[in-house]
Amino acid sequence: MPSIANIAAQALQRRITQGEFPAGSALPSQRELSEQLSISRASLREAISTLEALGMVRSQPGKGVFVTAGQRPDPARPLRGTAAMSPQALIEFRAVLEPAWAALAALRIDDDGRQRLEAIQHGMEAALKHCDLVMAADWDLQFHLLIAELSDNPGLMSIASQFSEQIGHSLRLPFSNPAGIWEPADEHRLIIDAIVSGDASSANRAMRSHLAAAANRVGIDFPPL
Amino acid sequence: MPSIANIAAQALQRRITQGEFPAGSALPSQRELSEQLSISRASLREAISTLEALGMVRSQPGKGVFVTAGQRPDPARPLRGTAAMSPQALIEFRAVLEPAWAALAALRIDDDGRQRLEAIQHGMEAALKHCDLVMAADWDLQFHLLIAELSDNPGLMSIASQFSEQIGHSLRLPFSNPAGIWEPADEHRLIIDAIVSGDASSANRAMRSHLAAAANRVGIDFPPL
DNA sequence: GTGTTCTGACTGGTCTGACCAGTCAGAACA
DNA sequence: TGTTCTGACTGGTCAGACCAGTCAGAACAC
Repeated sequence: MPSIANIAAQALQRRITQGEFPAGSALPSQRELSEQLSISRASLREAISTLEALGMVRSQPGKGVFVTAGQRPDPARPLRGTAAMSPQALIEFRAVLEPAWAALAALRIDDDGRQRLEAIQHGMEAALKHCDLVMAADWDLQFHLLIAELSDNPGLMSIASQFSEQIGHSLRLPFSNPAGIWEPADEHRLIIDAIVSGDASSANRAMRSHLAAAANRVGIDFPPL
Repeated sequence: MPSIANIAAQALQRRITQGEFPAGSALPSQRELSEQLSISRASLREAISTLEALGMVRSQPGKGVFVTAGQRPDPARPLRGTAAMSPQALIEFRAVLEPAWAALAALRIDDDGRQRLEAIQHGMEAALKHCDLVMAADWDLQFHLLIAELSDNPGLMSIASQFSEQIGHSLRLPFSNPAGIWEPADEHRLIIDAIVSGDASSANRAMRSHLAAAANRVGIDFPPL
């Protein structure tokens, strides 16, 4: 059973990370917070000691308790700077994350995951046979997001869903050579084969090759990482 | 002027890291410690809250306050406040992102960036000289966040600030071997040298080595990516 | 002599109320 | 108009009381 001070610390931490108290702002006074939370000021002070040790707040005698934690972006507003992400920055961003998603997915693949990858690949191929590029792009995005999901890492998964819109946009960039509309699906097949066989380094390389080829198709330099 | 509670926390922290209280042992009772330190039990409890948040001790009602520094954290159990990410998942997450930050920072380093890296390193070294592990952990986090900033990629930068809380937590995990408190700063030096000289692949490797060593220090397996 | 139950003295946790020291907006004053 | 003072805030510290958990050893039953 966690202590009252720990429960209070977690409650305040949630409120801070959910944006109720942006970085730089002062928390309500200790006396006010202890009333709000129906706990004593001594217990509240223990909670604040915890938050201070975690680097989330800083107390200043006579002034207040100020939030120092990094600001969580406003959900209604695009991420700071991401609205301004150039295609170059986005491909660079993907080059950092997606090979790692693929490698982790390969390490953790199970039968259910294999089936889902195959189903998406079949969907994408069917859409291409019908020359339905919009539907193919949807399957394309599902493919990348599924790989993030199969990485089974909460932080990486949350980034994937957070940036799914931008990734989706980058998948829709016009091809420099429209004749190559099957290339992405062919490259996906190689990625799936590596993931399904559990080969992390092959999955990493296949994803990097795919992203490099995608960058080349839209005339963007691929980052030398 | 640090508070009495912070001074007490630092005094106890020093005694723990210097081996006076080995992992698993109980500290003297709160009533006894408050007498020894000539402070109230309320102030002592605030100090203990700080140590608990840093993962150095664990209180158990009716039994005592036990030293956990140097013990291997349970990788399946989440850090306090980061319910979604286990220490294992977090180090994996960082293993994906931070080498890339370092590599991009190396490609884009300028004189201002070089100065800021040096200033943070000096700050961290000064804190270690004073045995101030809380302050050193703050500088440690600033180091990692600055590298993300110097990567100059909006998506990666937003991830850094978004996960700064979790990264900060992982920097505060107790060391399996408390004697090695200078190792992170030494490893940071190698990373800075690689970034400052503009060598992307050296910066990538130096950061990976640092993260592997950090994982090893807290008894967590480093992901084979 | 052995097993069970109880109890007192510890432990940590929480609270109340009092008071100290720092801060600052606005009143009072020159 | 500029300076000083003050009251009402803020956080920091303390003492003391009491609650709930733990457990070694005493008391008791067989």
